[in-house]
Amino acid sequence: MSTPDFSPAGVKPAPLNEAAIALVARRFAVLSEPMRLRLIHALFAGERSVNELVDLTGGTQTNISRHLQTLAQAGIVGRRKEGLQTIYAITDPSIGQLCELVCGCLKQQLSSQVDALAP
Amino acid sequence: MSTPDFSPAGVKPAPLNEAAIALVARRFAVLSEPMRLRLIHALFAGERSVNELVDLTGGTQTNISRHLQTLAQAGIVGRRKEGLQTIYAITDPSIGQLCELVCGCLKQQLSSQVDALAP
DNA sequence: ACGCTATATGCGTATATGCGCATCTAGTGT
DNA sequence: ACACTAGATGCGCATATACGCATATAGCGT
Repeated sequence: MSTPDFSPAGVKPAPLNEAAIALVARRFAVLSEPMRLRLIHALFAGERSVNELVDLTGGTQTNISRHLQTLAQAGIVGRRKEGLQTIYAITDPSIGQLCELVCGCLKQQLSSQVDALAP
Repeated sequence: MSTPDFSPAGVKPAPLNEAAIALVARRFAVLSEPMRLRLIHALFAGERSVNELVDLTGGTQTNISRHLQTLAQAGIVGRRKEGLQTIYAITDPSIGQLCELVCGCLKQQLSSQVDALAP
């Protein structure tokens, strides 16, 4: 019984080395900030400049810019200079599925908690 | 242009309120620790006692116990007392899909980086 | 009751990271 | 050249959290 495999029903993922774990953890960490999720959400409606994102999310320019750096480094968004502006856009299409998946299972967990409270 | 919707191709998720954002962020945060990912990975092979998980992951008892608390509070794992031992098991089946999804897109990103280095 | 084992937890420390202020850089128009 | 705007970044602060040590709790056997 040495190093068991991921997935509940024989889906055969990678053999779980340290590097892979670190990468996955990092990816989740990038998605674990509310402001970054707001940015991702805003960008799903289409590409946006930094200033537009500042307005849409209500954050400060500094903060938004830094979060966008983080998202870009993670390969989740891409940037394009256009004159004075920097336009950001989602580049990783799987992000949508990720959020869907999480939202779905959260909804399910919450509703079963509701059921537990009102049986 | 007020509060755009998630998902790139009309998948209609929740309207993105603050509470939802916080919950999703929290879920990702729970998954952003390498040791917790190792625990999840180990648990996919079947339920395990704390001591077994300590052996499998190489962590300390204190640390493993605390991470298991975190995972349990997040509803990702469940626990069952069996005599002296506490047996933990995955309860959220979507976790597997999540990790698959992340691994998949990371693999893709990495391979395109490889292509960029060796065109 | 006593000791042993398995887990959980209070406390302190080290590190990471989000945030804002001020400032820097770069492109644009006068 | 100068001023203006959009964005990025150095620095410092505040907070969160992972980790370990020691200890508490709880079930089991003698």
